[in-house]
Amino acid sequence: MPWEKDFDMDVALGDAMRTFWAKGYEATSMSDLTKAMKINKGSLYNAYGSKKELFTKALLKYDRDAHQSTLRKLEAMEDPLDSIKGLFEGIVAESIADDQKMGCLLVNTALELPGHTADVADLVLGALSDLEAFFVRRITAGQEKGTIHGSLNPRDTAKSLIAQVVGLRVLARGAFSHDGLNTIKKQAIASIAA
Amino acid sequence: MPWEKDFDMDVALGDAMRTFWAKGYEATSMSDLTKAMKINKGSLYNAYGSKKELFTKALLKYDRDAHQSTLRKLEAMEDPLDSIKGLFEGIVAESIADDQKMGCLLVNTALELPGHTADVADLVLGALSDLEAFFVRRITAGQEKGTIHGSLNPRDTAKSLIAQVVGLRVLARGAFSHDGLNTIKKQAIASIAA
DNA sequence: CCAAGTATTGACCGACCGGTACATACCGAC
DNA sequence: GTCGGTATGTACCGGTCGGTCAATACTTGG
Repeated sequence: MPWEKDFDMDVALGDAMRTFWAKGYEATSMSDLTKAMKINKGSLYNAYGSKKELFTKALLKYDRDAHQSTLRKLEAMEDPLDSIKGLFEGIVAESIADDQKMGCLLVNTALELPGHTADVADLVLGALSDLEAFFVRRITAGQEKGTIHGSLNPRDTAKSLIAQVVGLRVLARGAFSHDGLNTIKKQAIASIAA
Repeated sequence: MPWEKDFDMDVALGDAMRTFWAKGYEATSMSDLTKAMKINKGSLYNAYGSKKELFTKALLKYDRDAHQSTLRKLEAMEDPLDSIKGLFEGIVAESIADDQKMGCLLVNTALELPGHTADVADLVLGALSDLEAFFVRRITAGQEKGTIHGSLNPRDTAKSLIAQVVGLRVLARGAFSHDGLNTIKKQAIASIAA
């Protein structure tokens, strides 16, 4: 008896995601969103609820499609050091190619955490703890293989690398030159390579 | 013939600064500002111009009062390593005491750079380059004194430390526990101490 | 004490905000 | 073909946005 939507909810959610990503939550208006998603207001509210709910869904999509899937690919690499190298190289390459200076939606959101609801905060905390666990696993494996310094404390080093990743993504939004970003990457890798 | 303002422009600018700092540029409304500054709309526009101009002035005040003055104090320390230690310790202590999770206005702004005008961007770039120069000077001096690893490249290390400072400030806005922040600090210092 | 000139006040502006209501279009089940 | 139920398009809502303005209050120089 129902009637199928005549737009693809996931595609439109992707459009919303990119809009929030480029402009930030506060600076994005509903009319920005309806324009980007190519649907009308009524459909938007019917399909996704409020602006906040739409944002939460967009962030969740980002977490799955951009964050977690990247970590999974990196984790599949043979040399654990290459996993971590690949992460930093990917971020720098992405940043250089990103002429809109969007950065990373999770990091952008992490900075605005005080202004968001608990479910958004939980999503960000979850993403960060996934990243931390990724680093711990890869550092430990790399130490066993001998390509990562054995003297490092994996948990502490993981936290330090997170800070560097986050810093890199902030600075990539226009504050640092490409050279500067590459330097940060180089230093991060040098600090753990055996 | 004129008439002195009956509020202190710099005090009110401080109120505006703290409001932008806590809530972010976009999320701060003119009525938030008039409330915090305890002046009326007309006076605000008469004294500071537009919202953008007020923000620029507030950011400039932050740069002078919080950023540059801190660097000056730290630079006066005898042991260059203590300067850098002090910087990180100050940030962590500030973050732990900061129950409003305001972070650092310059870093908050750096992440929103694409949405700001060129003069704001220049201010942020200037502040970062001051910080970089501070690190370079202190690292070089510390290497001469022997308290900082002589094998480090001062310029590259400075950029890496900036990334860690920026990451720290982002994560301090609610994403990391106090322990996590302390770990980042500890790792940063350990990475340069001789 | 008056005139010149600035600061303050608060009403007001059009535009846009996020969100809702409702009539209409459309589909599948019977 | 009719009907139940959902999606769509759009007009509309009160509120708030950033910003303006004219009237008024005030201080100081003459």
